[in-house]
Amino acid sequence: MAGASWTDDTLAVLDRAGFRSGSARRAVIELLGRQDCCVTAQEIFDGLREEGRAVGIASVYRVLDLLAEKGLVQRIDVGAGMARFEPLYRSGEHHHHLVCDECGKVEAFEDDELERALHRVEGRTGYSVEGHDVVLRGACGECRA
Amino acid sequence: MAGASWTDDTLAVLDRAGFRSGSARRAVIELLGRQDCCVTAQEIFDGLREEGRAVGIASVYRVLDLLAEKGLVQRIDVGAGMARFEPLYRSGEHHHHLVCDECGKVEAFEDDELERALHRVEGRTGYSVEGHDVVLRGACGECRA
DNA sequence: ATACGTGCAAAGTATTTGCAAACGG
DNA sequence: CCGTTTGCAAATACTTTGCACGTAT
Repeated sequence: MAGASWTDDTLAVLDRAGFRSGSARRAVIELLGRQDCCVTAQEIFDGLREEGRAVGIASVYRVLDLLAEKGLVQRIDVGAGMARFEPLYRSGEHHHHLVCDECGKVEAFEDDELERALHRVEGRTGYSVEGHDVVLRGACGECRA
Repeated sequence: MAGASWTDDTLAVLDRAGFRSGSARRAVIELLGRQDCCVTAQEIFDGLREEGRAVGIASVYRVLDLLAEKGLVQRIDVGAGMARFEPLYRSGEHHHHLVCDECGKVEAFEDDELERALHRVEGRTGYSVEGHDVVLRGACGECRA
């Protein structure tokens, strides 16, 4: 599974960069590697606690901060007042997000044509663009009713 | 100018919806109507203070909240830990944002092809999509050097 | 042994809310 | 007048930081 390779890759990158391996960091990275979509710091904290691998919330934030700085996770803001994070795959594959304004649900979607359009725009900006986020907001199938 | 019409339109919409016209709300709406791009609540607060039309920060947030709920402003998150707001024009014209990770500068850009790609994706989501945000992140011309 | 990693509690931000006074219709 | 709007200060929510202790190398 892709998650396992991201986990291993991430641990290897940090090891090579001279970081020691502590239990909190390892637990957060392993949990992140099992996610299909973005999660909040609180969800990681709660998830680890349920597994009996409790770590301090400060460590969760510290690990996320480190991973974001190394380009290993992407910080995503869907406008709910709290940041979300997800693994960033080196293969370049990635998705965008669909947020339900009513129930707060967040889902992922992919679209090659959208990626191409984004890529074309990025070339004309005068910026050295490192990444992009797209968020579609609306009412999900259930909340429309 | 487009700003003036947004201001008038906004005041008229609220009036029709039965809201009374107080000085704080009017000041915030007038300042927003003069913006070219997104601003933070703090920038609105400071801007009004400089003009000698000081309003409480709580009122700024209350007005922004009301306008966002009525679909008159768009809340934008460029990932700096604070929300940004800009007028939402009924004509449908709108732009997206380019953020410099180094200096924090935020600029606007438009692209019809991107809009078309977004529109096409929106049709396939199963959501009733009400809006979208696109944020490109990178280093601006000056910070690249 | 030594420096890095971790947890707790305290501090910091951005934003929201309670409440009494000011104000518009 | 009466109910909305406003400003202040207190409360909240999320995130960051300081510091003492634990742990990997």
